[in-house]
Amino acid sequence: MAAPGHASKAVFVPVEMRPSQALRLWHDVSLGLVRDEDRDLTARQVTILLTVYLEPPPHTVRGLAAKLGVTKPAITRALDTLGAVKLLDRRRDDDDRRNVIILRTVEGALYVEKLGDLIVARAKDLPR
Amino acid sequence: MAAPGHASKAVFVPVEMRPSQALRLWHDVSLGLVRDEDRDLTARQVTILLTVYLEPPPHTVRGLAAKLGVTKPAITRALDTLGAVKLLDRRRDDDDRRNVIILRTVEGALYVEKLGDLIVARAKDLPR
DNA sequence: GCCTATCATTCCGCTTCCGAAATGATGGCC
DNA sequence: GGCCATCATTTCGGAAGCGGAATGATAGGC
Repeated sequence: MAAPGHASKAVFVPVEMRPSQALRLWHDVSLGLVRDEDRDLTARQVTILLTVYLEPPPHTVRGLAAKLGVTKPAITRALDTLGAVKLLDRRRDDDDRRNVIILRTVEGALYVEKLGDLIVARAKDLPR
Repeated sequence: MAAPGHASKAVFVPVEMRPSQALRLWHDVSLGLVRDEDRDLTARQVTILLTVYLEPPPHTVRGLAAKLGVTKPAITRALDTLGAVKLLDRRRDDDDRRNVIILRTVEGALYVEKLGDLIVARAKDLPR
């Protein structure tokens, strides 16, 4: 059986799914997030979080605002929230002190890792 | 099970992905949602919406509250919002008039379908 | 040194969401 | 019919998000 789960060999699998599977996956993961967290992140917050953890640094408020298509205050507020729960950190850029560099944290990395595992697990359980 | 995708002979479509792909997918879809909608749905709202469209009726406030692990007022409020944008509707249950049955709408079905297509498209574009 | 452009943040009024408690309507049992 | 259980909703005070405008800090051209 070619169930490659943790298999040591790299599994190059094209990720294909039917719309019904996609929706079921989105539902199952969203439900997991809603259920196990008191306070859940907004779509913006999760997008910012994943951007910072998936794309190469440096990340700035301005860059994120442009990417998400929202205003800079919206980014600042989201960073306030994400910073308060330690999922992200930020620091002045020493090269250009007008900039603020958004930084990853250990807690944030763990959260993102957990989310990735959750999605993978739910994807695995999808009906074919 | 005629999987109506493009893949003619893809009967077995195991949805497997690596955590990095899963996170990239979640990011890409979230970004799409953040970018193209002024007003975006909360995790609760999207979970309710998908539950109603994916799982067999009837759906009640109480049932949804239990499933999501939140209070009934939270469900009522989410239904107010989703109803205002026509993604869901609700009606008194004539058999037991204490109950409220949550109903699908044409607009909601279109929205859900669009979401499914978005996820599938983003999944297809994932790096392998 | 000034002036202006460019950062991020704070302020403003407004809307939305939250949980808990109170309310209103209905059903079921005796 | 009376009483209690069970629905969903409304109310309440508080927290958080929003866009737009104003503010403060820094950089760079001159």
